[in-house]
Parts: sequence; C-alpha cells; structure tokens
Amino acid sequence: MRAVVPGRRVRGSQTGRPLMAALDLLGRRWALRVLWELRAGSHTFRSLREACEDISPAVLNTRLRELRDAGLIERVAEGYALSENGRRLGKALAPLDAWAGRWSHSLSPTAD
Amino acid sequence: MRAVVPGRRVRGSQTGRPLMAALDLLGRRWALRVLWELRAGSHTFRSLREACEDISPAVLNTRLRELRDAGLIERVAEGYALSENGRRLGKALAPLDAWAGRWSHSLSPTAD
DNA sequence: TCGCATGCTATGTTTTGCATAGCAAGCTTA
DNA sequence: TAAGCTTGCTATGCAAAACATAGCATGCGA
Repeated sequence: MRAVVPGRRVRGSQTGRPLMAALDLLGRRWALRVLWELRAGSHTFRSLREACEDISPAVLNTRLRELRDAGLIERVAEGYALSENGRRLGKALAPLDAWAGRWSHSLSPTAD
Repeated sequence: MRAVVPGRRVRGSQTGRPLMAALDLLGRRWALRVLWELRAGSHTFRSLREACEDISPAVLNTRLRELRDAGLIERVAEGYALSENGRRLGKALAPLDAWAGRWSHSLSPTAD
C-alpha cells in the first residue's frame, strides 16, 4: 500500500501536485464515503462498516490506514474520527453535497 | 456499465441519495481528474489522454460515457467539454483544490 | 493517395475490491 | 474462572476494474 501525501509521486500523476495527490487518495473506492460518514462524529470499525453498506473489512482497513497516513483521520478512544485536516476537508466537500442536490433536481425533479 | 444518476440505486448505496450517487460516480478512477482537466476548456480524446498521464483508452472511454450519461460532459466539435452541470460541479470542487494546497502545506511545508 | 490526427476497440495481464470466515484481545457477567 | 459479548482486524479464494499495448476505421489536408 502506497501512502498518499502531497509531494510524493502518486498514481495518475508524475507531478506530485497536491490536488492530484488528493484526487488519487479520494478517488479510491469508499474513501470519500468513509470521510463523509465520519463528518457527523466518530465511529467504531464496525459501525463504520455498517454505515458504509457493509464494506469489506479488508478494504475498510486499507482505506483507514491510507487516510491515517494522509493525516485525515485518527484513532480515538471510540474508534476513528476526523483529524483537524479531515474536518477541513469535510468542509471543503460541503459544496459537493449542495451540488449533488441540484444535479439530482436538474436530471429528475421527482427523484429526491 | 451502469449509468449513474441520482434516484437510481448505485454502487455502495441502497438509498439512491444524490450525494451517494455523486460519490459513486466521482469515486471511479480518473473521473474527478477528467472533470478537472476539462475545467480549463475542451479536449480531444487524445489530448485528454495526455493530460491524464496516458490513461488507458478503454478506461477513458468508459469514464467519458459515464460522465456523458450523467450529464456532466458533452461532445462538442473540438472533442469533449463540460456541460452546464459539469461546470457547476467544477465550481463545487474548487474548495477541494484550495484545501489540497493547505493540506500539502500542513504535512510538508516544503513540498509545494 | 499518402500521411496524419481522430475516436475508439480488442486482448491479455495485473491490481483492486468483494464475500465470507474466523481469530486474538479486552471487557463483563455469572 | 469461564462463558459470552464487542472490538479491531487478518486470511482466503473469487470477481470486477483497470492496466499496457496494439491496432483499426474514418475523415482530413496536401
């Protein structure tokens, strides 16, 4: 497992540019979702699995290590929680949530 | 290839919630990157490949179809370009770019 | 009609993710 | 002290996604 941090060469990028590192990390399956689920508060490994539609534990564990290596989440007494950087990322993703709602509406106004 | 639109059940979600549909679509490899590269203007299939570090044409083609089905990009005379929805998504992702820069700085201030 | 760019498709391999089972450690209750 | 929980996680075998590379058909200008 390659750690993903800006400044290090990442999958899909020879440049190491921060955004590309972020897109690499967040583009991995379940990564965005895990962060999203932690926005509201900490989760244990198992409650996180449930929140993520019973994601395979192997994948969850891999993502958790990657996100920890990237400094976005951290272990706490109750399991896992967003770090300061992770919370900032959560806020940076808020417009995405807003966009998704409008996107949904523009495609099928009855779908919500 | 399953089309990803909100209101339809998607990978990793039994709910069809718009955000989950978005995370599904955008969480697929290269999807965010392709959108990002189109932010600055249209690309031909081949120039898009180059911009994306020579992504495999099969994957690029798959992503292009998915993004077209989702109404985020469209064919134009010069190849591919963001649709109105796609441009809005581009704007919604801007905070992510800003965050990536700060993230990078917080991890390794010399890395930029 | 030659060369070149375009948008792809095909094929075989590697990587990633999945489903399921289960284990070791630390409770807590009896 | 031992049975029964929850916790975090590993193991294994299989399926799907992505990869690298080659190449094809079309349209264009020279």
